[in-house]
Amino acid sequence: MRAEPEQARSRERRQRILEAGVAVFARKGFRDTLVDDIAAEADTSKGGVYFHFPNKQAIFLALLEQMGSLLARRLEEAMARAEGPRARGDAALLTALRTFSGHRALSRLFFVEAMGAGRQFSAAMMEQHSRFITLIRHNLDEAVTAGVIPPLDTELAATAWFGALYEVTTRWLLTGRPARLEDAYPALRLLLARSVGLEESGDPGAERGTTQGEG
Amino acid sequence: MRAEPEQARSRERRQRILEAGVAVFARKGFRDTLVDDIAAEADTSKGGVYFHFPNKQAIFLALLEQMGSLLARRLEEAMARAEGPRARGDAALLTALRTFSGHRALSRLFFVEAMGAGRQFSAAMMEQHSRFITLIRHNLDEAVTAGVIPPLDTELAATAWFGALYEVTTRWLLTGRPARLEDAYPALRLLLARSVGLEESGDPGAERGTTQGEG
Amino acid sequence: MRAEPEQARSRERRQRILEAGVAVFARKGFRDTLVDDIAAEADTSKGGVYFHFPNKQAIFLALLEQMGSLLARRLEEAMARAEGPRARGDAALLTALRTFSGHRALSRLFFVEAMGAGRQFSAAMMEQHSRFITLIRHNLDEAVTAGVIPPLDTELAATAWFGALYEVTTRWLLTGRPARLEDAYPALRLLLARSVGLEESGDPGAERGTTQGEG
Amino acid sequence: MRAEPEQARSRERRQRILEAGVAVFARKGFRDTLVDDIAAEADTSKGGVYFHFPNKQAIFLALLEQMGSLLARRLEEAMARAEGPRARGDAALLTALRTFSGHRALSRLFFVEAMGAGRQFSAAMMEQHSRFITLIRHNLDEAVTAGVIPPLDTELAATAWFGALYEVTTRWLLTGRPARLEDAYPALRLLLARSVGLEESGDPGAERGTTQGEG
DNA sequence: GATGAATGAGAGTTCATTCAT
DNA sequence: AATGAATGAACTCTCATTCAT
Repeated sequence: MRAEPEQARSRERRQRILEAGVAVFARKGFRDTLVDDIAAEADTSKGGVYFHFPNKQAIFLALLEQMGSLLARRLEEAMARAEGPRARGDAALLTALRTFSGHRALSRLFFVEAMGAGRQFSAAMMEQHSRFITLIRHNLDEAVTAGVIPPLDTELAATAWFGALYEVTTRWLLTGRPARLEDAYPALRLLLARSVGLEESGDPGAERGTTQGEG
Repeated sequence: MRAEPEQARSRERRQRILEAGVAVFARKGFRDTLVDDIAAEADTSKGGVYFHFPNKQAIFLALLEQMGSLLARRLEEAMARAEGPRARGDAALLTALRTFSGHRALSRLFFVEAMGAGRQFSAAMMEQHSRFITLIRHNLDEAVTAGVIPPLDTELAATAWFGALYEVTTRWLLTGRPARLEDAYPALRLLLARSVGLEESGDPGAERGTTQGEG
Repeated sequence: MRAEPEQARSRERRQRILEAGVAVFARKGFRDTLVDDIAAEADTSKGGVYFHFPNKQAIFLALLEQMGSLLARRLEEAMARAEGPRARGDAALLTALRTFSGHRALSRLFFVEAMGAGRQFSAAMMEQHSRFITLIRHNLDEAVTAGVIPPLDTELAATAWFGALYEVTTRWLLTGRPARLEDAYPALRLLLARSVGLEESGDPGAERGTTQGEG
Repeated sequence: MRAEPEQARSRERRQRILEAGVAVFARKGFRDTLVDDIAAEADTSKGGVYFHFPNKQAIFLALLEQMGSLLARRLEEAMARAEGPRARGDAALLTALRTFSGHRALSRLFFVEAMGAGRQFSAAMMEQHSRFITLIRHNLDEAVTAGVIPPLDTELAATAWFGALYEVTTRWLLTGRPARLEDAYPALRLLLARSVGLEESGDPGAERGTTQGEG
């Protein structure tokens, strides 16, 4: 009997706690966030939180994973719609910027809080970084194979690209510049493209989110 | 009238505490480090630590500042020896990689622990980042003025460069790759140079630490 | 819906902590009392104490207030039963002596510990003193109005009366003399009465702990 | 050789520390006063303080004793100049009020800080109280013997008198009323006199500090 | 499922006292 | 005599986690 609705309610509550987690962690940081804060923000009690998560860390980790998955999903979608390594790269960059821009609090966890929240998170974060660095690398490898760009140390390049994106996003989060993160797209695109030996080409309108062949 | 030696002893002890701080913070992270740990590592007592520093945070901040100053000093020296924007850039990059490489523990604080150690440190860290981003930017501005590279958004480029360097260094710290951080120099140099529109030129051997303009 | 019992249990525990507070504060004094001592005496944990009170001081203050209220309540009752300023004064004095006598530990806080427990308590204590000085003063004012005693500086008289009572009680607490505080009643009554120009009269027997004027 | 001047300098320094003690203890209370505070106020160092006093408590105790002795000396002088128990009593009361009034900070220690500064001081304070209560009692005994006042429980009366004086002085210290403590003299004198059965008499001018026969 | 009272192992910080110089 | 660096025992308060109801 009504097992389904029960489960649904449970999932709902769990989600509410996660959302509360984003809000509070982004506001106070991991260490300064009390489980009570999360409980209050989620309109439940401390015990309620512990029913859904084994501990505070698990909430944070779930959030990191959530952000990672969200980004990965969007990137896949965007890249699937694009043709050719260059268009895929453009699409990915723009999608990433837009995703961070649209989830500022979650991004803050991902970029600012995660790293130093404790020894335990370094590993989890490096995994997330690796996930995207690998994605970038694969695309670069394809581009090399396709002859679009000259051969190069794609692991290093991917790492550097990710770092560039990371720092630009962190700056935006902490200093508010540029006002809209997406505004960094054209210059960043040019920078990254050139760095791997790609000559300029007409830019695929950032406004439409579409991309087109690399010419 | 032996006020001097007294002061010297005091400064010495202060320094010993700072060195202990690097070691312990790098090993355990900021939050997991007990003041007692630092005291033990410095062969003194908790009270001794508190005689020289008002609190744990102050030790960390002093270390951050120390790392920033060390790096700044080295960069200035290296850049002063080089001629032309390109050579200066090469010298700076190599010097940075070598400095991090030679102060792994201190770098760990700077790169890994600092950011998430608490809201209070974000500001201090952003200041350090800004310090070097500004340095990079000035050099890029000069390069543009000198006509060495085409005009571009130097603020964004500087941020991206710093980010690239940051991520590469963080990877090295956390994964141990590349084995020697300096090994990343040639590929990173090429990447960064290209990104701002600089064409290749013979690389000044990293081993000799010399560089020269491309004419 | 058994919110009530929950609350009852909570209130009960709170009360147990207060009672433990009286015992330990009286035994060790405010500063020398550890929150752990109170917790142990109340058969709970340090955290338990902090769940019910924000800090050690709050426990002490609650106790002071409790003592003040207890005394005020008893005085009101006793005075309501008496007729005429003189009888009310007698009743109040006797009630006060008996209350202190019957709550030795609590009185110790009130008389001995409170004042020097810290700058923060001086204010709270002066308020309690004022409370009773005002009570005395009102009664004296009434007595003057009723023509029972000649006009006089009732504020000073009330202060002096309170002081006399205070010192007598403190002596009893610290030296154990007189053996029963109530034994001081007849002499103290006579002293205070005369001090404001009241001629002796037969004593209304304190429940018949009786005494009578020497006249 | 110059042993004398050495000793003089030492005594001087000791005195400076005591004066610093009065100032700081009165300002912050015993527990909240740091030995460093006293050292700073006395323009010396922590070690300097410990050269002259074995510990913090000893400074406080010395101060208490100093106040007690000062008061005792003055009372003796004033009482020696007066003739008859009544005049002696008047002289003593006025002298006490004037002494407290003229040494407000020291009085604060004596009246406010001493009692609750810790279990250790209760004894010392009770001794000081006893000293004066005994003095009062002797005078009352003489007055009884001389037939000036009717027989009464002089121990209790002395205690009550002291308490009255204590509370009046404490009020003045903490609330600033009356503006000049000496202003309480006439009313207090009348009150105390009457309390032991003394009929009014012309008041000995408080202004001259002299007193005259009891009439 | 939910609640919130209870737990208790710390953690940072303070400061009287000591002592080498 | 004096200094001020060093010591280390205490102490208050915190908070993730548990658990009876």
